[in-house]
Amino acid sequence: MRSPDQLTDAFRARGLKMTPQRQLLFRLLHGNDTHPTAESLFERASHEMPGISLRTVYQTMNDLVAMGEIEQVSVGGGPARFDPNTDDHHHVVCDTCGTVRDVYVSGADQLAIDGLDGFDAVAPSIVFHGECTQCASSSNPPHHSTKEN
Amino acid sequence: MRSPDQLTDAFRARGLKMTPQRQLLFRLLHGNDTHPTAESLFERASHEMPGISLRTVYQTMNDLVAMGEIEQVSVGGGPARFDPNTDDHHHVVCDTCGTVRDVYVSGADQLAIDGLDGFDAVAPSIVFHGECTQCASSSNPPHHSTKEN
DNA sequence: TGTTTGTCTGCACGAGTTGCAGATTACTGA
DNA sequence: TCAGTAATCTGCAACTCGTGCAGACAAACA
Repeated sequence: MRSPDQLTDAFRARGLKMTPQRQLLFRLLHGNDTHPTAESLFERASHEMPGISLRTVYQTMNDLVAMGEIEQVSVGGGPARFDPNTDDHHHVVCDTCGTVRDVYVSGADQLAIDGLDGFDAVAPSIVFHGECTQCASSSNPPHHSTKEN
Repeated sequence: MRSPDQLTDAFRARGLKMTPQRQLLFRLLHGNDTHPTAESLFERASHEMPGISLRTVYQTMNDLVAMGEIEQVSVGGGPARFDPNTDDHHHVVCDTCGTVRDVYVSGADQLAIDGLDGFDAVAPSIVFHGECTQCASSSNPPHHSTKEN
């Protein structure tokens, strides 16, 4: 994702207006590697700007996704997550607490794949499912806290 | 997934009862490679057994997933899909019509992966996103029909 | 500063799924 | 075969996540 200033220009170039709500969300996303949900962004945004609407968060995320500035990540169930990292990368998920982290995979284009006949323009999206060491080390059943932004 | 008869035994062995609803759903799933949703199974089931409840379909799918007899597939958004194929495999999705097909990938264990530190027992789940040739060949915008069971 | 047009908010709604309670039915043992 | 027990089914309400809509509001621009 580009910097908040660059995004401001990009929005204006598209005929979109710049608002304090959008500026705030740009800042909350920039350099954010926690793969936040709309809800968690809304909580952090509400802290700085009481009264901001969850609807606005969804709206702005949709705009950013449409512009290719962020990616929407689905890791199977639960709310969508947003990722300002638009590099070619993949994700690992802790199935216990929900933490998502970026993963870089090389050699994926050399996989031997059987079953893609009849499909065009195919891009793989890889999600590694496991348990983070924090959850693994806590013997008591973890409280399924979402370790996100 | 095992045969309906074997599943009947497996359910009884767990203290679960065998009902006509479950038998029907076992039959609808057996050998079914269309990755049906609960809703689509419900429709087909209703045809043979009017009055069956969607709630029962969800319940039975959850039981089968918990027993490891079928897998729940998430391809990003939309309703969950159920896959009686429990082989080590992955999926390709047509992002236009929603069709899901099984894909077999070899060499996935030889990928160079950076970012898995701090995670245990990690298993990759690969979803290939693309467009099926049927959708690609129809120039008119396709009607987003769910080509499922 | 006024006008235009996009944006924000709040609410209702929709899809997908689960919780719950009461009626029903499968199993078990006599 | 029959009654008792416990699981199951059904219908509905509720819940989560996300979107549509309308009116108030605010950014951009002349």
